[in-house]
Amino acid sequence: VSSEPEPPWLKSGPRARYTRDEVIAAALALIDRDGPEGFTMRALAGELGIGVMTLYGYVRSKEDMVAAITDAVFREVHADADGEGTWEARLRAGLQDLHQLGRRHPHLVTLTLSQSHAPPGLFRLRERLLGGLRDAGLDQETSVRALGVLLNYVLGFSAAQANAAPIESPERLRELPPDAFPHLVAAADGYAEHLSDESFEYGLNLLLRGLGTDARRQRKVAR
Amino acid sequence: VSSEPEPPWLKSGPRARYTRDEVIAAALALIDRDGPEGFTMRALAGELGIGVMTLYGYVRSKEDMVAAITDAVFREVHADADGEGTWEARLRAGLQDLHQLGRRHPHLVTLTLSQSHAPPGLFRLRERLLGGLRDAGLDQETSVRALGVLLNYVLGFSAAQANAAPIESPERLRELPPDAFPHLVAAADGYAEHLSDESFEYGLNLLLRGLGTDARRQRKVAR
DNA sequence: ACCTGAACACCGTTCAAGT
DNA sequence: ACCTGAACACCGTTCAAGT
Repeated sequence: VSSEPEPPWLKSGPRARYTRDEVIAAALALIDRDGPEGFTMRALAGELGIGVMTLYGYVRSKEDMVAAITDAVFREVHADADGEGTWEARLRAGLQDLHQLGRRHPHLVTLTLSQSHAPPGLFRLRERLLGGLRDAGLDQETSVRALGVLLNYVLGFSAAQANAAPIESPERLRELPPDAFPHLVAAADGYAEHLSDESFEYGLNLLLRGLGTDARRQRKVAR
Repeated sequence: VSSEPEPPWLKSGPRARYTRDEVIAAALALIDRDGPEGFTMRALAGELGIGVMTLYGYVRSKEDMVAAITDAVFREVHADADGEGTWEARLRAGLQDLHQLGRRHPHLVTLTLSQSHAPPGLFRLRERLLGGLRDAGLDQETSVRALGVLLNYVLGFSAAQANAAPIESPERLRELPPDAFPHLVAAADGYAEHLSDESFEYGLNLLLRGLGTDARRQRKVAR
């Protein structure tokens, strides 16, 4: 209505503005670099060259930010390639992808496991896995259970790998009294293997093999 | 040498003194009741009726205290009963015990998974599990891998159960677009099952069954 | 010797002010 | 409109003082 001069801040020039995605990406980089204890609203603001409170224009709270980060990461999981391969190959591919994601962002897995809300970014993977299980011939209840088993196995193993102390294994095990801990002492040298990627694969194979057996059995009954 | 009068504070009467174990027990109770975010040095001191700084007479740091708590809890795991039962029954008993412990102290599992040093309290269980796997006939490398698989499965599943949002499942799943998420929408009603104790048992059965098969195979080769 | 308040260096976040 | 410093209510922990 009035032709008052516009307030001067409307043409305030190119401030350091970011998109929400850029802020989330910077936050993820900070977590990857400095870990959970280094991930601070103040540190992130410093990294971006903005005031701390500016972050609250992109995000309601720190908890909200962590949720956004985990969601963004899990959305990366390669969950397509629907038709090709056996159901077992498809399940394995999806779960290996999730595991690799955990290895690439180890600190994030830890944060995820202490969150109460499962990230929606995992829904695509969940759908795909559930589809694979149903295709295999498992009934719905068994499929849902198997889905929980598989996801929790992968996330649990990834979390354990993420937080494994670098040194840990041989020294402490060899100091144990050999008569009370004969097997651990004997296995001390190769004990770090229990958190290796090969161990992860071994467990995954056990699970998939067992699911295959159950699926065959259920198909026979249904026939 | 000298018979000076003793300083008065030597007979200062019954102050509120605790043993280290009592402090640890109180800390565990606080975590169980109020969760990780309620577990504060100040809160614990208040609960015990002592000054905050008095806690640092029992413990070097809060991290040290958390380590002591998890260690005390995991030491509870029923890891004896060596000889009796098949190797499979013994493995199952030990792992179910660990799972139950996680269910009883859900907040603690979360804290444990974000610790870098595996609690020494788990050594007894590790020894027992490793012994069971060797008895089954698995070679040492496979046994170590299987140990990692089993422990990480149990801890991972327990952590997931501990942090599962109370409501979560059916509503959010039913809101998904049915053409992109047909299986999840169809399974919405029973979806909470994926974190049930029955799912845990199912996964445990899959793993133990697979280990049994591998053990039989390795025994045959060794013969 | 054992306990502890004050103080310090951090947090996340509210609130009002700056442009 | 968008940004932000000051301030608040918390942390864990150091340090010196209390008995």
